[in-house]
Amino acid sequence: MSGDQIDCGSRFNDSLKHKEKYKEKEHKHKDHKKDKEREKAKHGNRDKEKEKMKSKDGSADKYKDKHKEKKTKPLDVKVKKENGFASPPPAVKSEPEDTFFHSPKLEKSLKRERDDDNDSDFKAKKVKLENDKKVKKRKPEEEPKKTKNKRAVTDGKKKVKKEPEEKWKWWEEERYTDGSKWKFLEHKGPVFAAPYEPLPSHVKFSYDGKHMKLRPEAEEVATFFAKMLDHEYTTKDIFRKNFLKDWRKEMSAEEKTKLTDLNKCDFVPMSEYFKAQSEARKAMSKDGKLKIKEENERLLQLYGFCIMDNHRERIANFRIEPPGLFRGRGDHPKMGMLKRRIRPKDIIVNCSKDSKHPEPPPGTKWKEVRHDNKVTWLVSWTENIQGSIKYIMLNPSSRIKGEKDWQKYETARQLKKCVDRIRTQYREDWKSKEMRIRQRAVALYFIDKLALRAGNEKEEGETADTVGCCSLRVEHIKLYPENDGQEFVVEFDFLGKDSIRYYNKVPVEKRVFKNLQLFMENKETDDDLFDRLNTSVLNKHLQELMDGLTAKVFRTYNASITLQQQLKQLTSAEENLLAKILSYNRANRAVAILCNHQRAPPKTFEKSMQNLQAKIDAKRDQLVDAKRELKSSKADAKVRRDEKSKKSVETRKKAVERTEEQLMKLEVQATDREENKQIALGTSKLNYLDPRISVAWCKKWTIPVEKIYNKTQREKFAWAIDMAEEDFEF
DNA sequence: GTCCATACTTAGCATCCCAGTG
DNA sequence: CACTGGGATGCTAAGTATGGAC
Repeated sequence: MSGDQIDCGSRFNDSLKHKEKYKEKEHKHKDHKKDKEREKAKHGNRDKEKEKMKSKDGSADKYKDKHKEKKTKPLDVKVKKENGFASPPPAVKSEPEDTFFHSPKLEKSLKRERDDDNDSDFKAKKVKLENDKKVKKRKPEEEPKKTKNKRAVTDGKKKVKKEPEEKWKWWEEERYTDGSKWKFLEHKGPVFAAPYEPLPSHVKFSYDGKHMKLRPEAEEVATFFAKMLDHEYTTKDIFRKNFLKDWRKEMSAEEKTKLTDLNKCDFVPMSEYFKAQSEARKAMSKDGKLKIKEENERLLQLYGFCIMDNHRERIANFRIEPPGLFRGRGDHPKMGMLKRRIRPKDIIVNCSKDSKHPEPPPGTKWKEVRHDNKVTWLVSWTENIQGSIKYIMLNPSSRIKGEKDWQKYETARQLKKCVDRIRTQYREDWKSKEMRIRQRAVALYFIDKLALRAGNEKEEGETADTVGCCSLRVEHIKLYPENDGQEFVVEFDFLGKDSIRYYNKVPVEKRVFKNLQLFMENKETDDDLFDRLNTSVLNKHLQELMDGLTAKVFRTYNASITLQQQLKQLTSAEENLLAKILSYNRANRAVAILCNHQRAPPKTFEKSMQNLQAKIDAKRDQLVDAKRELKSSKADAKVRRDEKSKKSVETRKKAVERTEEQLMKLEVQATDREENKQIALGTSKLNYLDPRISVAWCKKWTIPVEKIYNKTQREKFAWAIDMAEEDFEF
């Protein structure tokens, strides 16, 4: 069962190819809410009858059996045969369940034991949530410092120098259990975007062939457009329309009357000017570059850190987003709109009362200063495109993010313990008398098996038309009673998060198939597939099945368990370091495929692949030469039988070995890169894979963790690197 | 249940930067 | 030593989830 997610279909290879075509397809659906209502009314009585019919068709096929024959298609295709590293692709053969699902004393390896949770950290969270009143103190020695801000600050500053050597192991300390996120918080506030600098007078803008001097407000917005001139989207109707509308808002009455047609605007001189500027920046002297670097470092030291509970912690995004033109992902109805400049009076500052409050720039005021220690953000503002709130928060290496991340994986491990029960349950629910329960059960099956996202409803016309599981519409799936020799095949084709296409053909169990047919009956293509379901209903149900369980936990769980399983299967002891790392990447890749983490093939892909191939060819030739030389040396040595020729044999043998190794290295590199062409590994590595699995794997095979995690990643996963031992089991 | 606000995680792409190469 | 490919980092959009008002 552990590997079933791997199997999910033939999604990848054709997926991106169709991206463009797919975009053209119109999603004309509208009025979903109404549709949902309508559906309900329509099917109200029918459900019960249906149930009778359906309840006969079931067979008692075991979930487990179902998944025995699975293997990864996408990787199959891509594995290179010529090089010596065609270790089998991550074909998933079924393993005895036991290997995975009973976990022998998993927790024992954790060094620290937070008093309150011997069992798991998941429970720790529970405690936190339930006993809101019982304030647990963090480490006692911290307490006094927290209260006096002066001291906290000085302490913090001392830490600046100290901390690099002795890293704070927050994971060895207790956590808050009272729902507060911190006791003391001090920071310097955000860094605002540089003010607009009007263009030099020689850079002309013209309208309808005539020069025209814009006042700075309008000119600034024009420069935003000019800077994007090379992008395809400046040619899109919606983009242009939105842009012009917002641009005109910044114009004087006079400008407004004149400038009515975007097609008559000439942004080219502006665009050229900015290109020249960026060239100039690139060509700058070393000194100049160093100056800039130093200034950046100064800003980072000043604004890039805060003091939270006695520790100096890195802030993730201390710079306020500069104004510009909004470009959403995919077919976004708001593309081209003006993203306003954020001013101090838009800013809410959050810090502790007893801290030194950040100062707004001279002559300005913050919108508000509050002291809310139930949240983790330092600064917030409301963005003008969607009206959503943006935050400045801490870096992933910080305690506050790290604890949460750790807890996320503990929840996923919790799911591991009861996933069998939950699977049995939803399979049972496929037969339910109630439509809403059947829908819930089928949706959950998709979320589990295919690692789909939950699929919250979205406001129509505000964002690109994308969906997740609960928001799938009839038009997003096709049912094939029989397809390519397989029975009950479901074809998924929809745009998910970031308008990334999800395309997959999956055989499902008969009952699921029949249910889908039922759900689709008498519906229009733009009706919701699961009209009786939404994410909050689903999550409420999940919450009852397991504490802390939500739809996304399945993604985390399935991703991590897949990595662990794949690593076990793909890593072979005899292989060298490089090959092991390739195996790791392949395991990682299996997860990325499961989670549909795609990327556009790098622009330079073909070229760089060619270069690499050329290198490989050259190395092959070199190897041939080296071997020939070795041979002749050997022959020579046989005849001469003296020390000198023996030595020469040795040297040449070494040369051959060295060359062989270099060749292998190149070939591995080529394989890895080819397989990675349109797959992004970073997202799963950073967000879905319990780092302790990777750390344990590194320890087991004595692979330096640096080969797997770069510096930033090591900082983020410091807790895992510190605590996971070789025998860690997810 | 629905709607809305809020907070926080997850996501891909653009740009930066630096190590390795010729 | 200059160049450059590609990984690291920055950026910010787009998700998930929850809780409270009605």
